[in-house]
Amino acid sequence: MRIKKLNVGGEGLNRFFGPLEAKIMDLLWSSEGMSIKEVQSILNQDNPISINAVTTVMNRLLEKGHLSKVLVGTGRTQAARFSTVQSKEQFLSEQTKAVSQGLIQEYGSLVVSHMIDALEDVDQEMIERLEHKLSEIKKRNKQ
Amino acid sequence: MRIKKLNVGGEGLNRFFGPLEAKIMDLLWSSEGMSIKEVQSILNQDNPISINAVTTVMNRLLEKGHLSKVLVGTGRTQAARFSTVQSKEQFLSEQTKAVSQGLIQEYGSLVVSHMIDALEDVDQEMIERLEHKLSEIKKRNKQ
DNA sequence: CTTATATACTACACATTGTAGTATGATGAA
DNA sequence: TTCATCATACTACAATGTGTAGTATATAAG
Repeated sequence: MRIKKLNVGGEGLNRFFGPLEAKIMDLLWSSEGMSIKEVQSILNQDNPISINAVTTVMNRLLEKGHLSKVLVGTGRTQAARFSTVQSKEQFLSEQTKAVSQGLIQEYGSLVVSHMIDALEDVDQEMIERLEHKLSEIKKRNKQ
Repeated sequence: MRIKKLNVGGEGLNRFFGPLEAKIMDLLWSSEGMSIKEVQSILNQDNPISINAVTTVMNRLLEKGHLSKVLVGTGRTQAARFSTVQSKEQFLSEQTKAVSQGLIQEYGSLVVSHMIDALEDVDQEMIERLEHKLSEIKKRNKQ
């Protein structure tokens, strides 16, 4: 359930998935489970996409552990419901944690200084947590 | 000169390059320029590696703009010197900036909170810069 | 029993990276 | 002068990840 590669220039889920994978994950995160056909129907409204392309990519997401599947019925009435395994929030939290902690552990001050430059839009609660953390660190450093 | 994909689980330069690319970049960052043969000779001490493998990968790093080349002599006395285009510090700064700013802009508080959890080992100067930045932000928020 | 439908399996295209075979071009020895 | 040698380049192929599509399978409906 860990992404191996981060698309540095990507936007949103495209940081963590290929473009089709990202669209599919986003659809499934905004529903209670969908069949392959349902996913394809929705995607097809934007750009023509074959049912086979959707099937393959959804099965790959299943193999990688991002989706789960429950079979309902058989044969032509079969309508397997694919669902996400994690909430989008959990997923993003795990992935961003893996990336940001990796960078800070390895590049510490360098990454912090980049963070500082980007800190403008962080909310008040985060600022207070940062201050609290800083005072803890200062206290420890004085000892 | 921007890396497209970040290897999330990688260590050091392996975050930004393939394993052979990383070894080559690191060699060239610790020298004033080397020929293909010199690079191959050093790498070959650890693991057997063909001169052709090294040549191809060095030329790819050249195409991508990570290395530059100066021809010296011709024919069998030719010994093109490959050098890095940026210092290792510049490179790491650019790459980590691209990654951390991208994440903070998109996931703001979430990423900051992960970073707070990893903040232990940051040096005193960074802590003071962080505090200064925080007080600026608080001032602005009060207006 | 034939057909239509949902899904799976297989295959291929493209990009990235590691690897190696062959080609090129010039020098220096015969 | 010719040819072997050396540094390098060009080409090609394997493995992986992702997008796409053709064909196969299983079964319900008629």
